[in-house]
Amino acid sequence: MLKHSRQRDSIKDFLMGRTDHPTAETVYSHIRETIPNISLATVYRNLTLLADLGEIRKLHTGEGPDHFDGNVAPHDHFVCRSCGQVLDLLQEGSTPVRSMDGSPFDGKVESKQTFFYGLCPDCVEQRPEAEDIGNSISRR
Amino acid sequence: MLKHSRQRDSIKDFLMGRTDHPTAETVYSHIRETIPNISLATVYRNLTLLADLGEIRKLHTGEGPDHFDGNVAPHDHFVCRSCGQVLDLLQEGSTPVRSMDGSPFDGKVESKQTFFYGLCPDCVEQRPEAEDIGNSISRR
DNA sequence: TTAATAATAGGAATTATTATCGTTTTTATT
DNA sequence: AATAAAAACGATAATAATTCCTATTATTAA
Repeated sequence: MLKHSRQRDSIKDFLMGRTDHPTAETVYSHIRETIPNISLATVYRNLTLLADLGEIRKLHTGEGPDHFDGNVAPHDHFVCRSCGQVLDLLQEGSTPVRSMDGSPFDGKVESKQTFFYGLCPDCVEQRPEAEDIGNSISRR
Repeated sequence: MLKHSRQRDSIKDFLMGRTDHPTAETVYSHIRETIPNISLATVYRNLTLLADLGEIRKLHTGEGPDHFDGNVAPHDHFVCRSCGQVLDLLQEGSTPVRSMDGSPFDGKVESKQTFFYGLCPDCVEQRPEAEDIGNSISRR
C-alpha cells in the first residue's frame, strides 16, 4: 500500500514545475532547500517509484546520469554533446513496429524512447564548424 | 595517429560476425579465448574508439550495461525487460526533426537512437498475461 | 634499428545507483 | 486519541559499469 510522503510530493512538484530535465542530483540539491535533511537515496527511490507509476519519465540519455521528465505525454528528446542539456522534440510519426524482415513485430511493446544527439541551437551557433567530438561533457 | 592493434582488430571482427548485441563483458570473455591476457579496459577503450570512428554503434539501452552493434546501417532496437535480449527492428519512417512548437529544430543532429521496451516474442509466449514489471533483469 | 609514441595489461579509482538497516511517519484500527 | 502495522526515511555500505593511471610492450616513422 502506497503511503503519502512530503518528500515524494516535493519531488513530484519540483519536476512538474520545469521543462528542463533534471538529474537526480539536481533534484536533490533543489529539494534540500525546502527539506534540508532529505537523503539522496530518497530522491532516487521516489524518482524510480514515480517513473514506475507512470507519473514521470526516466530518460536514459547514455550521456552521464539519467534525467527525469515531468511531462509524460509522448515526445522525443535531443541531447547536446557540448553543453549536455536535454531538449524536448515533437515525436516523429509513429509507424507500426516491424522486425528486420518487414513483418509485424510480435512481442509486447510497452514503451519507447527516442534520443537525437548532436549540438543544440546555442552550441551550434558558438562553434559552427565543430568537428571534434566530446570535449566539454563527460562521455561514457 | 592511430596505430594498428591485434586487440582492436579482434574486437571489430568479433562484432561484425554476429547479429546479437553483446555487452563489453561478453566481448571480453569471447576475445579472451584468442587473446587470453587482454584487459577489460582494452575492450572498453576500443569499443568506445570504434564507436567514435563510426565503425560500430554503442547502444545505451538503459537496462544494465551498454550493448554494441557491428551493424551501422540505420535501424531501431527492442529491449526485452524479461530476458534482456536486444533485437533489431526496422527503423520507423524518419520525419524532419522538429521542436515542440512545430518549427524545424535548428541544432546539428548527428545521430539518433530509438529503443522500444517490453516483452520479446519468446517471453510474451511464456507469460502471456504478464502484468508485473521488471522481475528478471536488473532495472536501473 | 632506433626513436617516437600509441596501445596495452592490470589494477585502482570514479560515477551512478541500489541495498541495507535501524528509526521515523503515516495510516488504519481500536 | 492511543496503538499497531507497514511504508518511508536518512545514512551509509555495497555494487555495477566504466574510466583512469602507470609502467611496459608493440607499432610505425625516420
